[in-house]
Amino acid sequence: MVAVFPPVELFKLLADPTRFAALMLIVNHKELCVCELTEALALSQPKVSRHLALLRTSGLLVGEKRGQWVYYRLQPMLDAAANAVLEQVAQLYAHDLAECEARLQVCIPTEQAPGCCAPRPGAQF
Amino acid sequence: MVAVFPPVELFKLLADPTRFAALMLIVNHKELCVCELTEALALSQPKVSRHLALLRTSGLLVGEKRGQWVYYRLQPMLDAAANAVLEQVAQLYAHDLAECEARLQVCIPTEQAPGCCAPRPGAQF
DNA sequence: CTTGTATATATGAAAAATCATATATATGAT
DNA sequence: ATCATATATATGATTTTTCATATATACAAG
Repeated sequence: MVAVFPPVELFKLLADPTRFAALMLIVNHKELCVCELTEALALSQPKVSRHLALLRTSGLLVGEKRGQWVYYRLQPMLDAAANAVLEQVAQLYAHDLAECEARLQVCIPTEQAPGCCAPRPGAQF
Repeated sequence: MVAVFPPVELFKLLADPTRFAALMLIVNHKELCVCELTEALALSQPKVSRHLALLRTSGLLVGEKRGQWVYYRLQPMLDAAANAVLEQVAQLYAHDLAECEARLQVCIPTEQAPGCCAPRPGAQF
């Protein structure tokens, strides 16, 4: 019941700046929707969507549709070795993601403010 | 005085089976010559040489010529994060390298027998 | 309810860039 | 000359990116 991820395949997925950053953000935040990732990475929506689709079809991420949004998180059955690598990498390179995290903060919904992706009744922007 | 290796560049280098195996063997054995790696990986010499050249020009390995042979080892100034990743990966995936390690054992010089790459006066094989 | 509009995400197609491999050849040491 | 290693060239394969569009959902007005 474990999704064993061959190391070279894992590194191929980590070997692109978009996928690396998206993965690190997801490891740190458990789950994020496409719209939050697009904001955090400051990249075009199709670009982010394509890389997420690759991570999903490779079996590293799973996507779950909830209402308008698709939330991506790590494959829950991921093997221990792959998990350990992702955890360590996220810790070692946390400071590389400061800008993305800052953009993400503006975007994540809180008690005070709805996130950039939240339903905004009647909003034009 | 530290060679900082951007994570995505490190993963690009790890994202190929030849380079992954060569790197793991070098991490485990401190240094190996091209001829030992060619034996251990059971691949053509130009293929191994080309990948080692890439690892060297990327700054992850250094090569030192000693007599007829070129020995490759990790860049001694490599930053702590890259070192930690390589160490952890080598441990987590050690069992994937069993076959390569077995071929390498036949090849490494000992007190009893010269390695496959050792100078063999007058030998034809 | 229906219609119109906006939003979130995905995808087909085409172009551009990158990567891996094989073959052949070159260099330099013994 | 022989051995160990490196490199050049050509080629095929894979990847990445962009653009335009498609699908599906949500919401508000009538």
